[in-house]
Amino acid sequence: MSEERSLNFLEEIIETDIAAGKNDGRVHTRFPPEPNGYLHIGHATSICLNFGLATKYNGKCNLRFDDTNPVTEETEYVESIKNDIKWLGFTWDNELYASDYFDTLYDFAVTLIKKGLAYVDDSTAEEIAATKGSLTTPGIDSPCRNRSIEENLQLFAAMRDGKYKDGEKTLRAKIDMAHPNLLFRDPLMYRIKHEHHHRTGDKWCIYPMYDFAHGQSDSIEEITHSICTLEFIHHRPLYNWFIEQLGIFPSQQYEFARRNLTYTVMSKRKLLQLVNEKHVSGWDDPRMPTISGMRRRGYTAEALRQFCDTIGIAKRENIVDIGLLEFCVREHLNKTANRVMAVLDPVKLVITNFPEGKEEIFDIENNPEDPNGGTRKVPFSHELWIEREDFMEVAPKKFFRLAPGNMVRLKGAFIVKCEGCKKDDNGNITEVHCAYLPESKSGHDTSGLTVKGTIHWVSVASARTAEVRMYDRLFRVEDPSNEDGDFKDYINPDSMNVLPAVYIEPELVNAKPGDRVQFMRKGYFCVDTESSADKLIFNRTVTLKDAWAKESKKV
RNA sequence: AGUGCGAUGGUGUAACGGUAGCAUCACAGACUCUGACUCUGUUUGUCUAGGUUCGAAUCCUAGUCGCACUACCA
Repeated sequence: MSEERSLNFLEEIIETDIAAGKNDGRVHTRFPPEPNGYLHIGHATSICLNFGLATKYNGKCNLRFDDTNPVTEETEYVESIKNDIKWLGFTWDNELYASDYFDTLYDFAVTLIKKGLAYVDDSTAEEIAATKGSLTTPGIDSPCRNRSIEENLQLFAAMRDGKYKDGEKTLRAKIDMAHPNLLFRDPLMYRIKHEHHHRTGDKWCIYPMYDFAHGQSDSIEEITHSICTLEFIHHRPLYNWFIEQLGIFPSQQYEFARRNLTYTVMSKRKLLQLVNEKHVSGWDDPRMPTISGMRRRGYTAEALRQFCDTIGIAKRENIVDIGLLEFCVREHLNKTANRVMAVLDPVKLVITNFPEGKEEIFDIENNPEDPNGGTRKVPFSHELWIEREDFMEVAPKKFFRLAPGNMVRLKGAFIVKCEGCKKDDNGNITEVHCAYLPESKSGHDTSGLTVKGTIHWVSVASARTAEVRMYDRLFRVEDPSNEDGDFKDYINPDSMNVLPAVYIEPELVNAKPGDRVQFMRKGYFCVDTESSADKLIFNRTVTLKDAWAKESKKV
């Protein structure tokens, strides 16, 4: 196998480990989401990494829900997460939950108490915070720190048995209140929460902290390479400490830098705010950077995977240009989406020399990028809708579209020559008039003419209508979290522009939710999940690159 | 301030002591029945200062800058 592409730092580590025979050459990863929100594009990186590494090295990848906090976690999120992973194209080897290990974790805690390495503390949350010390000053020992093992055992059992109220007691590891790593200053292992858990119900009223569950969960599953984001780097020595004191399987953690995207926010807290405060319609609003939002918008799983692969993985801070994601989306859709014609901002085009009442049907190619894409029937008649922007009464030199005296090709039909236009009393153009050249018929062109421009059109008589939602970036600044004030102040007021009645080809009436098409010269669009036969709704996935838009802005 | 991590074109990522490459973006041109796609070309980069070496993005030293960590969240 030739390595034309260089390895990322995780692949290098894994290949070194395999070569050294570590873990008998076994590779086992895991994707460990907390079910307290929907997955976003940042998670996609982690998913592609963990599942991708397992596949590449003939290993396994578990899906494990880190569900140690019953107050924020819900089954709805579990289902959405599983759905998104499957849609992205990955299959987990085992579906597991940290809550599966609550009994084992309890026993682990007892083991540490017996070793004199954990104690029950009566301190309040405020007292614990106050005695924590600071980055430069050591903390202060809790008065409960030197309770006897017997007393700790008894108190911990009483905690489990519901003898205490929330917050009344905690179980803490007995490490070092002066440790430079703040996480070692007697970290909390268990807290009391009289809460119903989405899986264990009311069995427990004490729940392990993430730090006392995550590392051991990896260990229990014999995960060989525990991949996580950079902010957990300080936790690694603590996980290793627990693993060592417990004498259990030594999973190794490796950290990478989370991916940030321009013109959006990624933290679950902020996304939840957007949802709760109705700035968007929900977690799957097409403007959201969630997997479900992007799916609804029309992004493909292939494009997302390609994007994750393209941006790679490293340990440095980053903010990826969203244009790169859009490129990956266009690249895939260009190959796969059928072309159709839709007129978003219509003006009537009258073909003066084409008989009224006559209809001619053209077979037009569905996708020039796909030789097996087939054709579709498109009716042509005396009156057509075209884009208002495709006609100019007074046009600049480089305008290749309709202007008096200019010729253009009507896509898949005839070349027409513009004769002028009609206006209403206010000077608004109401009709554009053209004559068609019968000998220029598409596929049978004997006119010998070549024209610079080709425009799209829809026959007035047979046009159908659809609602089209034109989406743009959710924020108007590159890094909303890094601006002064609230990030919501930077929401783009034009992030969604609804066109209630766009003219579309009759062929499109059969489009089903999830179908993706290219509206020729306008962009890629996806049939929305709310769409129905009575009311078709399209979401704009992404625009096409538009060289004319740039050109026309020049002087 | 303590600890840890990091610094390569506008953005993302390679180069593991030996020609700073790839993708995107931008720009120019070719092609085009989508001003799309495709193709060709061009501009732009090793945080700073020393040192080691025939040779340094890479190794060493010092500094600068950025990020993370002081939740009974994960």
